[in-house]
Amino acid sequence: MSNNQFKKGELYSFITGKASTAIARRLQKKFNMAGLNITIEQWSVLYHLWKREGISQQELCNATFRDKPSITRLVDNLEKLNLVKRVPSEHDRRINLIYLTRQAQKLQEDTMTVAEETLNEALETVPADKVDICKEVLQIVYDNLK
Amino acid sequence: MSNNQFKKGELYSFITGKASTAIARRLQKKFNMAGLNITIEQWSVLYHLWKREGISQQELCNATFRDKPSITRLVDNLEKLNLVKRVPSEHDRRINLIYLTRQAQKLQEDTMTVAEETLNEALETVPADKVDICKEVLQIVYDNLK
DNA sequence: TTTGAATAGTTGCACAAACAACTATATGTC
DNA sequence: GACATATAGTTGTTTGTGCAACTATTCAAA
Repeated sequence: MSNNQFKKGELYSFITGKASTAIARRLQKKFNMAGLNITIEQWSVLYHLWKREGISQQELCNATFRDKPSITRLVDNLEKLNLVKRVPSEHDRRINLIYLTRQAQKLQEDTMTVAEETLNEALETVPADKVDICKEVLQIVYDNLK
Repeated sequence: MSNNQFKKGELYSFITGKASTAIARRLQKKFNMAGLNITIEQWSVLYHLWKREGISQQELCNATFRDKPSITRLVDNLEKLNLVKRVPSEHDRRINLIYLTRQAQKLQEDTMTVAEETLNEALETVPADKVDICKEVLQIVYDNLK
């Protein structure tokens, strides 16, 4: 049985990710207004390093769904900003382990607060049970396609 | 009452748009495999021109949620690919009206089929009523932030 | 009718993504 | 140990995005 739930007119915003684009733009604006001088993409890398630092670039690729060149350049820029440091692994000289600087550690609390604020603004007036269903659907979509 | 539905661990994929990124990547791959040599972003512009051509770049900005420079360059590239044509408006010489070439008209059916296919793959196993709720939530998110 | 503000579009710059081609290191097999 | 293969990371190219600054045209008010 085909799952043909999308009439043509509705397909556009799903594919283009209108909602997540709007969230990202709002978050970026809030970062800028708060004087937090990082991009959303840089933040998304730091996000995983705050959970666990000293992981390899490849692990960052997996965590952030980005390819290796993207992570190379994000780490390049984060290094220029003095937020992370590449440390060659002792066991495997192919690997860089990525560590946070003290400056990056200080960013965590502020940026997380702004991120939560942004999501609360985004989800204002949406009942919690619908948010749950939405998250569930998006997770399935991701699993179906990955 | 705060709408604090997001625990920290869940905030990431919402902001980064994991699902819509996955959809866009899958669609791009399918375009490539079908020999349809356009990007998703170019397709999103053509999408609106197929609905109504002869609109201005500014109208394309509004329709696609992009800023003017982005549309300028997308139209540049679509013109290089011989898919659209800028025609200066007779009434207002500031305005370019964008028209489809015959080549672009031929692309419509194929790309729309692939797009619908992609969404059906993405939503396989998702019950229709949950998809509806998800769309509803994403629309509210967009409205809350725009 | 002139002047100032608004609008449409372009250009430059920094950042990011996707792909292909590349280097260096590690691993597994003969 | 030597060689093929896999893995980690880098670099180049094209495309797209967001912002600021710019040109050209239109419009409205004095």
